[in-house]
Amino acid sequence: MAAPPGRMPVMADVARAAGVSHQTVSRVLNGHPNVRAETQARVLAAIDELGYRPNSSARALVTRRTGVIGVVAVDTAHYGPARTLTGIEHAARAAGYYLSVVTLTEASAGQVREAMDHLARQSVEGYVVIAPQRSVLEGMPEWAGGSPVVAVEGGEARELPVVCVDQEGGARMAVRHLLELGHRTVGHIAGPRDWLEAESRVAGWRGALEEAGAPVGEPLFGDWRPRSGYELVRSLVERDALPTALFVANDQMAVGALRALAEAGVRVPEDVSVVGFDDVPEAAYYSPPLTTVAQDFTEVGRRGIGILLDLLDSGEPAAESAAREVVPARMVVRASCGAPAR
Amino acid sequence: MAAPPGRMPVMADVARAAGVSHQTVSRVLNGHPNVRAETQARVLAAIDELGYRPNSSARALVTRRTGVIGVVAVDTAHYGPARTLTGIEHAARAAGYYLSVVTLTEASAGQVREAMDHLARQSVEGYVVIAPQRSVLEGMPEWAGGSPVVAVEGGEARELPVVCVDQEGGARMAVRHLLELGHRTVGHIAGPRDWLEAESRVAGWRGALEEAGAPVGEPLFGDWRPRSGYELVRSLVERDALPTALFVANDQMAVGALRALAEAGVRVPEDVSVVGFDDVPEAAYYSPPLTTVAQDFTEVGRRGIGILLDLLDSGEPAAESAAREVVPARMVVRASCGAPAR
DNA sequence: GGAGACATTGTTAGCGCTAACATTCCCCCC
DNA sequence: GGGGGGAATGTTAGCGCTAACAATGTCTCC
Repeated sequence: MAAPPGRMPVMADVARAAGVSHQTVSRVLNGHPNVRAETQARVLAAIDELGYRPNSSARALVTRRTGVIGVVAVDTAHYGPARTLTGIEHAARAAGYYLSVVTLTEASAGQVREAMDHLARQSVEGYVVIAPQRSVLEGMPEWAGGSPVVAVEGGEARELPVVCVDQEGGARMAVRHLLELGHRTVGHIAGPRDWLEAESRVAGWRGALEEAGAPVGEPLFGDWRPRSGYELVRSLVERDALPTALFVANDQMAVGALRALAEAGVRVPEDVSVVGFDDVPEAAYYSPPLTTVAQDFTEVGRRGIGILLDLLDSGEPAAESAAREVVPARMVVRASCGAPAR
Repeated sequence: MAAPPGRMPVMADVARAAGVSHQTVSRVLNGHPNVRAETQARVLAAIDELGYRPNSSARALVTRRTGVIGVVAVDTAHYGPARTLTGIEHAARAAGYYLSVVTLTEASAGQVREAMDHLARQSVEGYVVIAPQRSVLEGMPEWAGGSPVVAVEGGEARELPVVCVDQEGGARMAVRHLLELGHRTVGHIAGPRDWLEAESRVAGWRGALEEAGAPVGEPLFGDWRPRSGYELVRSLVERDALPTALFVANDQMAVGALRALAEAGVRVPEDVSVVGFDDVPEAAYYSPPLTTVAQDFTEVGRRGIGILLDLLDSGEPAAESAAREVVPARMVVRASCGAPAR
């Protein structure tokens, strides 16, 4: 009746302790109807007493469901992906799923493929890929081997269900805000070329300018890091090509931009207005506090899991449905923008 | 010989295709010696042709090893934990392990316990806990149910193997740096009271001051967020209690502090010197660029997995060994510090 | 040429669980 | 009072894999 010698208790031990068959224990564990309340209580007491834990491998073997979702995350050291991961994790856990995470140092197709391979060996039931690069999304459905895949922050990939923030809308809001303040046009420090988010932000910037009949210059492409924002703005200053307003594709590059402007003796917002993107927690405390576009990363993660679970439940073989959910962006106005000098 | 109808191929299908027994297939898969090269080639060809993948649940059921490591992470949205997670993930994957991650919104004992429970249901082989709070570490070994646990960034927990950055040493370096510049003493904006890292940084700060015979004031306790740095420094300014040098326990609060100083018309570094902690990527581009203490989070993650794998290999039942590894911190000098005004 | 050693392969028996079917028991109603 | 029906439980047969042992074949050396 006590704990068995040495080894962990198994279902049969519980059954013996409770004086029932192992199948009845299984029924209690899985919440089947047609178990007498008194029997159930006895089984639960035995489980508790022995400290029994069901063996997940044995269950997975027979049910053919591991309850594990694979997550491929590009660079969780950045604010956005890290928050998205948190959203995904909470939603998955709330639904009773486990999360197996692979992080990539570099968003190459090869690394993504290898990551998905790794996850496949663990028999994940589906994938969530935080993969904001075009090149990464292309081979995706094929690598998943028929399991459902949801891309998160993946722009408008056609073959895949996708959840993303309305990057283009957010960029439009930012640029409109600057135009409304009276700026003749707005320069753009963009993210890297291959990134879908960067592309959408460029499109929003361009769209808002064209809509207003404002001149559209060439965007400058950075790499998301503060250093590139710094260097690109420095080059603008040196070429004497600084516009009165700058839309920078993320807050990190915006910090670099602010720094370059400060070093050049350019005042923000008196001489140049700056808008960022992301609304990192520090943004309110930069010098000056940064006007930016906030994204609800947690919501993005939650919806990604929502779509994936729907796909798993419906037994949809792959990306047939191609759901696409767009989470709105939100403008956060702070002190880094003003009317242009006369 | 072709793929079996409908279902995924299993080992027996491969065996049939290759004209061997399923056991020989198993031997090839597990790299056993004593398989003829020609046989191995035939098996591999069959595996490839059928697109066979071993079933991880079946293997785990018989080997009693899932190959999964559970990670409990507190707030991966912060820079440090996110980077540490990346380090852990890479090290684990390189060793052939899978990572199951749970993130907590709040570092309460209850949440940690629940997280470890969740992971236990998945039969993880061991745990890595990124848990920098004292309260969280106390019940840990018990919750792990005999599986090995390694605490990462967990200060000097006694009952647990631990990997951490030399917080105290880092803090000492920061304070010494300021004293060497000629400051009579150094004020401290600390992290939350319950956090071990915060405690160690306070200890380092206090130690360096006492060593130099400098007066030791009361540290002010923030919550790691920019806002608290801002408000605490504002309160110092209002009480006219601003020292000539400030050691702020993390870069985020330091940004808030810089902002408060700027608003009060206090120049950095001319009037007040500031040192942060973490060396976030933006630190070099703050106004002014922030002198800070860098931590090698990736290395911390790697060593955490290293210890855990040793524990798993040695079959050590629990935290008997109580290894403790300390990763040195590194001072990064930028423009936010200078000699005090006469 | 035969004994022994060793390399190579096959056979069998579970790992701990759930699904499917079988059995028992009890109650109700004609 | 017997038969039908459903609730409650038990029995059996795998899920796909590896470990242990058994059975070959092959080589060496005296």
